[in-house]
Amino acid sequence: MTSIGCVRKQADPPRRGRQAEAAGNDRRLLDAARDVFAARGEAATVSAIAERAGVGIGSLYRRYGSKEDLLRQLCTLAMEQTIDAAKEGLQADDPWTGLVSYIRACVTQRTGSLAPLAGTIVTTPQMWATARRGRRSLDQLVARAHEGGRLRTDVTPLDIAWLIELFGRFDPLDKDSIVRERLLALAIDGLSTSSQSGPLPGPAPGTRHYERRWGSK
Amino acid sequence: MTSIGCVRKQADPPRRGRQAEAAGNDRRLLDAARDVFAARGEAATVSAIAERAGVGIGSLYRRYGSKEDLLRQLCTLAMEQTIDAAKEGLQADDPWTGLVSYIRACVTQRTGSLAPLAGTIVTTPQMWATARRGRRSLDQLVARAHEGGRLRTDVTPLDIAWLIELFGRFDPLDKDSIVRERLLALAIDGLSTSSQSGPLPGPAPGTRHYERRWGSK
DNA sequence: CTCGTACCGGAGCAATCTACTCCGTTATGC
DNA sequence: GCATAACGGAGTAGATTGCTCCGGTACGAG
Repeated sequence: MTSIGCVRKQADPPRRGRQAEAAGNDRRLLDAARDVFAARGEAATVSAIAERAGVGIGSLYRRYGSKEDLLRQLCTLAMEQTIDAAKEGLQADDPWTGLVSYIRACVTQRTGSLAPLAGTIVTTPQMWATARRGRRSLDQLVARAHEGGRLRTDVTPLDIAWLIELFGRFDPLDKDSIVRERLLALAIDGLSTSSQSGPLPGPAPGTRHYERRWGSK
Repeated sequence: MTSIGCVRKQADPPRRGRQAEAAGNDRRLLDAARDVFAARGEAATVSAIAERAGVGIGSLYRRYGSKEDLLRQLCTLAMEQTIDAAKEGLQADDPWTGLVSYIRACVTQRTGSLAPLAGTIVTTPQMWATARRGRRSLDQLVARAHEGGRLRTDVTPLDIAWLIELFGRFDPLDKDSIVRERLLALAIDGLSTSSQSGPLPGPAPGTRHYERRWGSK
């Protein structure tokens, strides 16, 4: 089975022997870490991560100085993946298709699954900058989709971000969950103008709603 | 502020003095427990529950023999609320309206928020029976909605159940989150035939998908 | 007013769990 | 065959947690 939500695209130069094992371990470690953090939240333990990766605890600590270190790395990676997905989406001919492929990519990679934990780590200025970049590309993507006319006018970038985060929490250890795919298809159809049965409730949430979770502590 | 997702409808006979305090404590305890369990999952602690309820740990243990006991009680209550909501939905004139009000009620009360923890407790036969009753009334509700014609034909009761569970995981400590309302409105619009842009992916999930989480251990 | 009592809060404890260190082992590359 | 780099995981100190137990507090009957 291919790793659906694999954290790194590819090990750049394929090496041999012990070094290959090391590179492989590194990737499996990140994959496993994201799975376990997403599934167990605060209750995630390093031993569970190592076990899921099929790696000794020692190998984990040779790469990451601490549990928090690992989580920080994971968050950064997730944000970068988000940005990549947005870039790809912006290159699509059709704005709506671009937005949908962005959402699909983020959900598949479970980019949002770490958000609930983000408040528990110290955030570096670099991470803030990356987060801002991510928000900006999402804004573009949504603006373009609005111009295209197929996206409900009352949907904001924040709605999209939360949607992705919501699906990130879905059944994290059951990768090939068909249920997630079905619900996602439902939600995406709901984003389209054709389904609009009434305006979305409430005032659109402010930026504060989004940044709160990456801030403080 | 009124407790939106309050666990019990009402204290039946309003008493006075110490007994009133006891009854109030009991309700606040259940509310707090659900909030904390939903928000922290496995990492929920009894002290956090007691603190959120504004109650001493002693008072908690006078009512429930153990943490697991409390959780079991909570699950049962949630299932009963689900059944109540279904009954109400079935009484609505319009099948679609009935289904929507069921979904709204379940999401508001966060009926599904405990599902991820359900696998960690021993399930009594009574709980199984209640769960079955709940599934049956949901089946009815969905069948009626299908006949009504406004619900997408490819949506199954299980899709609805998972949808509710998904939204139960949403931002559990931020009760009046407007974001949740917006996404829910989106998802509900997606359930309607008018939005159907294509069939839902994959084979419809079997019952096994649903019962798995309430089973074993 | 006074006393019995029912309920309260939370300090403290034993047991468990967890992040992390350290070292003996393995096998690769020269 | 040797130096070395990566490995796995037992062990440890410390933090955490579920739960017990008891001294206090205020209600309400007499």
